[in-house]
Amino acid sequence: MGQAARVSYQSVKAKVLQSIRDSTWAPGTIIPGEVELAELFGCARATVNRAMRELAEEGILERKRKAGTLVKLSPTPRAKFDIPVIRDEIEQTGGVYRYALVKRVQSDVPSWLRAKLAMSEGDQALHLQCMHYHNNKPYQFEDRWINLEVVGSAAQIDFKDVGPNEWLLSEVPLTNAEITFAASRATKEIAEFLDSSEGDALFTTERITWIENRAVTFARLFYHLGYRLTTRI
Amino acid sequence: MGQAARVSYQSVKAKVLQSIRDSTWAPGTIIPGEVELAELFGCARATVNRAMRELAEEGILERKRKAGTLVKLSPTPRAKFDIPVIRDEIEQTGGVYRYALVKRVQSDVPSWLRAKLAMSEGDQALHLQCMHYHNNKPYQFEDRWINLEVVGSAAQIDFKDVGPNEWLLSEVPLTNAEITFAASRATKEIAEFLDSSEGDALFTTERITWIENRAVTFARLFYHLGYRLTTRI
DNA sequence: AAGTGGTCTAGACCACGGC
DNA sequence: CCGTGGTCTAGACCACTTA
Repeated sequence: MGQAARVSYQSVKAKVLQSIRDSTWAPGTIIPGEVELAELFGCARATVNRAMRELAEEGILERKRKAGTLVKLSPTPRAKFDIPVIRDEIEQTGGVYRYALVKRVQSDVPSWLRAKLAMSEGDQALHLQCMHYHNNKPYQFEDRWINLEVVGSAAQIDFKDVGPNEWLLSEVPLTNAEITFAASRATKEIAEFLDSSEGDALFTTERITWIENRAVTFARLFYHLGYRLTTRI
Repeated sequence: MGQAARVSYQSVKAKVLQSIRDSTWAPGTIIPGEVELAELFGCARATVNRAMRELAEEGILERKRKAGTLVKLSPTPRAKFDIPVIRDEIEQTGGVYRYALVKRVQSDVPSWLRAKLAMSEGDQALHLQCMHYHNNKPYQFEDRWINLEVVGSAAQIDFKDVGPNEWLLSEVPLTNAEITFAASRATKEIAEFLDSSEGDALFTTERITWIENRAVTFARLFYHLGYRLTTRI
């Protein structure tokens, strides 16, 4: 056939977005079904399907079987953040990364952590504190607990040269995680490590990592004063 | 045919993940091509393709034409946050939402904002300050500027009943945005609005919204003390 | 019960990018 | 050059949901 430049799912997405913008399909509208759209755009249903599936994933559309596809009333911005390994984050900007171990203590798991990680009384945990530097300026203070009942091999590592996050990544790949963003005031100790002042507002993240329903580690990361996390959507 | 329960892309994903977990395909490994995998799993190439495409999107794999598909060395956790309209965020948890306008002033755009939003000298802007309450407790203080050169109709709205974010969503749908997360210390004024103390560490987000390369609005959102943003990946 | 999205297949052509 | 992923098609069956 003449092969009139086959219709791509990208162009279908664009056309649908355009129709929403120019109010052909206002928010709340139920738009035509896939078969009809395929005919309208002159492409296969699979092509329409991929376009619509992605738009739904992006929070623009809402799809239900039988009911059809509708334009969301308040399209939910969906921010995506890549949470890179800190070494990569620094080296990708051309900076020099340096790591230092501050503290390393093995002990019974404290009760507050026992609850958080679903551990049992008497279970062993490894408590680490580390500093990460960017061009020799303080970048992040890391306060981490590792569940030795799950990754007992950590007890044999001194963590003097390699950070616990990097080590864990290679040891226990493909974990699930719960990430929390918050703000906290610098304690005197943390302020000293971060060349900051006691009481400064620090951007803070917490992360609990699981492998198949077993908690691997809990980390609190305190960023240097003025750190900002930015993304485009 | 016997229809031996067709192989789903979900199961292909699961099998690939399993092979990574048990080190059949260690990080850094180049895994077999799509045709070979399709044969291995007993399904069509399109099925393998969808599975692999999603795994790549999730940051587990890295794909390149000709080179093939490899298991990432440090799988990048990719956190996704839904940034809902604040009313929805509160009402979905069963809370009662209340909005109040604090300030509304139209003026020339200040120079710091002119640079940020790529506006011109003498352009008009609308400066709004608002409070959002959850069960009548302070939830968020909003400090927003609207570019009247782009959405001039905002000049006619009093924003006494409907918040600027909700109004903008209906007026200018499908915008792009740049979102920033940070921590900041409460000023005396903001602390009073949020029932907090001067100097408290507040979780803060900033957002610049664009429509086709024209800045629509800039907002700084200060959350009440103790607010945390959490997600699972 | 029936309509709509969800998915799978088999085959084809395309385009990027190592070699 | 040519292998690998990227995409499109036409057709089919399935499964969830609402009427």
